[in-house]
Amino acid sequence: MSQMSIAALQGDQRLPLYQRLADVLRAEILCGDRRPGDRLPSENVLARDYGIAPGTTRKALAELVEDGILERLQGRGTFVRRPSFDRSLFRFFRLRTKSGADVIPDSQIRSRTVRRMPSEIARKLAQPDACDGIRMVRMRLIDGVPILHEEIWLPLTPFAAFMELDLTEVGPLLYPIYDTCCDQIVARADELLTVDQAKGQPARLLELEAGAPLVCIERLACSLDGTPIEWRRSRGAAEHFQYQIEIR
Amino acid sequence: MSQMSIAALQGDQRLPLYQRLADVLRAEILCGDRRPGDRLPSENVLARDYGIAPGTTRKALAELVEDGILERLQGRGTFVRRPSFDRSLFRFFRLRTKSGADVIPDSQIRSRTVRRMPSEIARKLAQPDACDGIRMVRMRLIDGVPILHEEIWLPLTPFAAFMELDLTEVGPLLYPIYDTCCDQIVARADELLTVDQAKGQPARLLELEAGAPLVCIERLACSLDGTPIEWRRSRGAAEHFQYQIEIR
DNA sequence: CTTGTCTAGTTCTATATAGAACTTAAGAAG
DNA sequence: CTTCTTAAGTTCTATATAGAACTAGACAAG
Repeated sequence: MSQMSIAALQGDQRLPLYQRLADVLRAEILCGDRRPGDRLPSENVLARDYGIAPGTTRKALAELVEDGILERLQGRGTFVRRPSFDRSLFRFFRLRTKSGADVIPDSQIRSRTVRRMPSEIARKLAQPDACDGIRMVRMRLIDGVPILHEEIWLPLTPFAAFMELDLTEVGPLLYPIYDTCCDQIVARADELLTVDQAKGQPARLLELEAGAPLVCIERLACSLDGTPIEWRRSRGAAEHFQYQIEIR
Repeated sequence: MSQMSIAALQGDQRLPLYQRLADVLRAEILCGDRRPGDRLPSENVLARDYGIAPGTTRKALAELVEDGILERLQGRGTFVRRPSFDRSLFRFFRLRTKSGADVIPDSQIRSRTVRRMPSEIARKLAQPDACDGIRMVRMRLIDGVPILHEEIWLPLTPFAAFMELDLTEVGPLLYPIYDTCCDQIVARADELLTVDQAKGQPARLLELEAGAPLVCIERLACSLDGTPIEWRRSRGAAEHFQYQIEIR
């Protein structure tokens, strides 16, 4: 009756069982089959379903917890983790004047257009050359003072729905909106920090003289499966910023 | 005969066994009782010695591997990990012109003196106010071109032997020397990156005009047990640098 | 309505055991 | 001397099992 089918674990037979199970579950999560917040079957149920020992399923789940894509709560269950990420990106930024208060700056989207993507940005977003994309210019302010000038590019393919959005309803955090509106979850990012000189539109909007030192942070944000999702370049007056990090 | 004594696991009895064993082993490593490269007893021997099951020792060891202070090699044994760290600090730095080649710049120590420590630095090194310390000024060059100006402070207490060292024998990496000469191992560091303007000695040694944008990186390096060991401030022409990092 | 008790379900800890996979060194065979 | 075999010791995988610790909900008592 309830015997159903024992799902034989696919994949390279040379790999250990727990590894193959972890791969299966990871794939189910990455492809969106299991969504953040979903609850997984208990370790005993998984063991029964796949015909392996409970200790083996336990080891597979532990690996995914270590990866940060699962969360286990004693007595409650095992859940797909919701990557709360926008916060952690601001972990490194600090305003020099303020003490380490976790302030997320206000946001003003100045423009949102579809236009030809510069080839270098298209390349980084893994898009074909000379294709269109969504471009935004956004200012970030604290107490009304412009702090950051951001240029943001999104590929059209998963983000078409973003163009329909009412911008007045967009808060200071974009990544939750990518999730709800376009089903895209930002899981990690690469940042590259350089120092530039102010000029052109950024200098004007930041109310800086041309030639003033400018911190420039290029970020490439990627989804859970590593696909590049968003490219952005943030610039701000150098004297306002510090970038803090722990190395080990 | 070889029964010897079963070492009862100390510590908070409410904590699980594997946790207490992990704490014991971690403490033995942090206090220098077990040195990097040392081999630990096998999981079966540990189990016998502490009177617990092999699976429990295994879980304790796994935690320390996760921490990065142990390394296990199948068929060989379990070893205290040697923190190869100087390399990883340069992981983030890249010269803008060169491609991502892993070049460690040459080193020229310009001065090494014992003098009164500035109070702010003494505070960060957890030293009493108005005490003496070792101060070094070091230039770092690539192809003979000065790239970085470094000011380095060491507390006298563990680093007295460093003053006896022949500077001509000091290579580009200081941390291995701290280890061999003063028994101090750098395990982690906090870095704070800001942008400054060139002036004074750094500007002169870097051959920059006053007011040129300068990247300034303050680093506080700590030993395995978290004690601050070294403070340094590195400055370099902003246009030469980029700082790369992955966030997740 | 509030409080306490019980129960089923979950993860966590701990034990015991067997064999696979790998490393190293010693010794045999050529 | 070189190469192969063997053996001991190690970590790694996998199974099986029992109970502790915790959660959430149902139900009873007050």
